[in-house]
Amino acid sequence: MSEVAKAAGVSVMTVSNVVNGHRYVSETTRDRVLEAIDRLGYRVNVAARNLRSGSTGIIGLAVPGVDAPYFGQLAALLIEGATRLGYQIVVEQTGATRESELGALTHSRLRMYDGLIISTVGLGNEDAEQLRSEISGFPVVALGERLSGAGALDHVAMANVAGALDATRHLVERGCRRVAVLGGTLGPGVSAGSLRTAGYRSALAEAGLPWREELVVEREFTLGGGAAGVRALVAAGVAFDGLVCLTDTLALGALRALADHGLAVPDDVRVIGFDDIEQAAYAVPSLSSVAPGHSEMADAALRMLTERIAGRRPEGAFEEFTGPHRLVVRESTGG
Amino acid sequence: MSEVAKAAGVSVMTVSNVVNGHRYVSETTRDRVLEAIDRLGYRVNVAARNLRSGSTGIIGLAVPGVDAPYFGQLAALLIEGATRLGYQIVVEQTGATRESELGALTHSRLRMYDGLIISTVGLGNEDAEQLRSEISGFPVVALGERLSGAGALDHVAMANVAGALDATRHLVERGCRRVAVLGGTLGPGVSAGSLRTAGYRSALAEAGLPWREELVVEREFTLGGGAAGVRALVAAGVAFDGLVCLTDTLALGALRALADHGLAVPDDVRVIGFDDIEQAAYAVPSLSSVAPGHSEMADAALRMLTERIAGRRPEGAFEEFTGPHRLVVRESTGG
DNA sequence: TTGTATGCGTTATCAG
DNA sequence: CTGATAACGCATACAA
Repeated sequence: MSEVAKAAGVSVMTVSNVVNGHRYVSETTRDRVLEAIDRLGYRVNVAARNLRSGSTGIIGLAVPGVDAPYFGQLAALLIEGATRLGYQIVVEQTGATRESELGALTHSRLRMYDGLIISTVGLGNEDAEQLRSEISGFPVVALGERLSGAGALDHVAMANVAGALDATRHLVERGCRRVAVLGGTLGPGVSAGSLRTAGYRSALAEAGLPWREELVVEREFTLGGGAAGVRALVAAGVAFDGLVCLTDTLALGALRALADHGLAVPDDVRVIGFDDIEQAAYAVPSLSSVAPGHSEMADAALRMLTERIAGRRPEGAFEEFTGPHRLVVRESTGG
Repeated sequence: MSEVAKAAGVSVMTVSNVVNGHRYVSETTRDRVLEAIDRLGYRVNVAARNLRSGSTGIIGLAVPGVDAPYFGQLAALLIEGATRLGYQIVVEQTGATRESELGALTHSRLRMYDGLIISTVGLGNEDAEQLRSEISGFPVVALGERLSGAGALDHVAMANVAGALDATRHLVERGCRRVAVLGGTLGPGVSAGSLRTAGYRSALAEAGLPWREELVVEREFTLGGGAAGVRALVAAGVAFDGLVCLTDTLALGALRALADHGLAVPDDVRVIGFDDIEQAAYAVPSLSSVAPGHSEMADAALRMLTERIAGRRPEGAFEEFTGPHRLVVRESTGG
């Protein structure tokens, strides 16, 4: 910068003013400086600017992995939105382990992100105390269910209970009487799995159908998990005519395994997923799903985070947002 | 840091030495400093360190979008590898336009990444001149085909021609005589599409089958593109008994449309994709594909980039790597 | 409208 | 083994 200043016959301060588009720079000076900048190929040194300003313009995004379609699509929305807001996004993959999620949290401050959006799977509200101390004033938005904010974080959620309830109710309305839940959980705790399982359970109760443990298949939210879940159900000789899959990925795996077992969808078994990832519409049969308002969630997360970064939100007050959900009916539940 | 130094009764330099694990610090001093660091909750300021060191530890990754499974899975591998190497990755989404790809290139130096991995779609070798000036010494690795390096970039490629040739040959061996290519291109130029089309063409020639323009369906590499391509083929009354899809995403869209038209896979039409994304194995029918050695490509790209960042490669000499490919046969081509 | 002085937090250098 | 000093490149406050 000093070289530019010398070349243009001005002070470094004037160069700085030109670079940052400040007022009070005469046309002629500006032109002279710009010409020099151009000629010398000068670029601002972001590290120095960061040091000076105390901010980096970088938001961290911690997710299990961008290879999972759900997170890939979410990350795409967040990156796009962040770019529009003048931020960049560093993606950290946690692999869904509690340790690395905590690591990301710590890391986020070490690395000097301006803020962090974290979608936890391993880390839950039981870790709230540790989180609070780990974060202490640092802008963090929790995305998803495991961290429900617990009054210490801004939180973007989706309509897990209502969505799963709608999905299950939809199957029941189509005549299913033995509806299994793939990815469901019997355990306690707050997670996407347990909340959606609760929604499933409510729908059964509402319809006067019994809750049967044998219809709850606990699996990881992966293609392999979905396929294995169906195989297990069949192997155990459990009869079912409906399948609520807690994610679309799980559902796509299930469709595959159902085909392997010669079970027709939707004739023998009606299947519905959750997330409405793009692939759902192109599956064979196309997959009914619950669309959780991805873009609204991404927008909300970015808004909350940038407001907090800007200090526009009071330290103690935390916001909660739940995406609007919508049932999307396709072939897998009979169109 | 100065506060820590004061608290520990040493100089900032000693604190720095402790933080960076330098030798020549006595046990007792180290312990005292660490204790103070802990007590005061001190964290190194990365911006200052960056300013001092002239590097940021950040690698830019420019891809069309991480919502496309192929790029999502690639990004996941790169992020994981980069993390292992002590780098972080900022993801820039270009949306596959030439302008934003150029923008990413410019941006990469403005933002002070240590290097950039770029997978271009719009930008091609015809832009080589502009690229050269844009980059000029900055560490960049081109991933994919459009930028073949042109002797000015390190380049990680995949076996496009050989892979497509193997895929097409496989269909022919299974008895297909009218093999269409979905996503193929008639135009000139170097791109994944044109290279794979060339491979397809070679295989036809090798088998003594005629090259027919009507069997070349030019489409975007999306689910929608795949479905639309098949619809167009059927609508035009073009007979085909084999379908080489230039990406798996295209193939999954095609499978969907084939089902819509009542065409059985593999009985009426055999289908093969390219990329071997995870979903291929779980499609109904499961999708044969060409696995292009994703992880080897990711490793190679990171190795090349980090070596160049470290200045371990001569300025003028550029490296070329082609991933090992492998045909993966599944149901869609008859198992 | 432009320039001067100063400090952001680190670390390399070199003296002690 | 430890410490004083300078410098990385920029932008704020203030003076001219």
